[in-house]
Amino acid sequence: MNKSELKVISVLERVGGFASAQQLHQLLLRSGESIGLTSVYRALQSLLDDKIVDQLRKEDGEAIYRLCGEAHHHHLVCKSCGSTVEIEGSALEKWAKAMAEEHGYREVGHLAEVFGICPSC
Amino acid sequence: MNKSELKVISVLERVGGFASAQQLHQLLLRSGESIGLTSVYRALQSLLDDKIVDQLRKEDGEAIYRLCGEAHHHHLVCKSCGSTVEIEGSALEKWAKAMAEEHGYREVGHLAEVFGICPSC
DNA sequence: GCAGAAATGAAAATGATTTTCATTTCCGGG
DNA sequence: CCCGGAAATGAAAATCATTTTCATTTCTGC
Repeated sequence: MNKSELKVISVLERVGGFASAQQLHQLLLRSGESIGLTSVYRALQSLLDDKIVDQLRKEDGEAIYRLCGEAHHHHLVCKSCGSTVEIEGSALEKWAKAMAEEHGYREVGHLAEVFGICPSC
Repeated sequence: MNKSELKVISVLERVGGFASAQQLHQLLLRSGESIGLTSVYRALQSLLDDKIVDQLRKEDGEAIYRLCGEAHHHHLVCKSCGSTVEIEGSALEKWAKAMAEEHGYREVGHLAEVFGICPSC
């Protein structure tokens, strides 16, 4: 575990949900850390191999990451400024469970994020 | 519906499952059709807008497509064998829309996948 | 047959991600 | 401390799918 990985983990903790490599890099720079984009990618790849982060793809194919084992919740993410709001997901939980049961799936989990443009953008 | 779209539909029918834009282009060329890669992408984009094809992302972020005349839906993915089942998502759509509206978000989209282990695994 | 619209595709641009490579930092043994 | 090699770092170049640009060709309705 090297410096870059620690920095990436700490910013992921701060974010508390999904973020792309580029977003994480920006956030690190903005909070005063000195780190190259290359190192962010390398750290994410390594954390992925170690099963410390989860990777998903947005609809446009960009990869987004989050810490494994984050408390389960969902976000409403602004496509423009990146601000996030935690949202209530019990309806979603029920839906996911119902769909899985209907098809005989076991050990069910799910991932969901809602994207949009926030009122201030 | 133009020529390129017809060609792309016909090769998708032949394939009978998922294929990437690059693969579809190669297949069309190999089967004697004359078509540019640009047109394959354009046709796929247009078919996607018309909900005639369904787009997914491989783990490396490359887009793959297949014919699918159904409405917007989500997938139930087997964590073990990777097989996917399309699931009905109207409950999810409603949830996403409600959450976004509640917070004043515009131009809403969402991302959702349900994971589990399928009956045959 | 003809003008304007739509379609086409080659080449350039884009944007995320990866690779290369030279430099810097770390670390253990002398 | 000091030295040398190993690991880490990051800037710049390379990669690769996808999109855009733009000039050319094909349709269409009149």
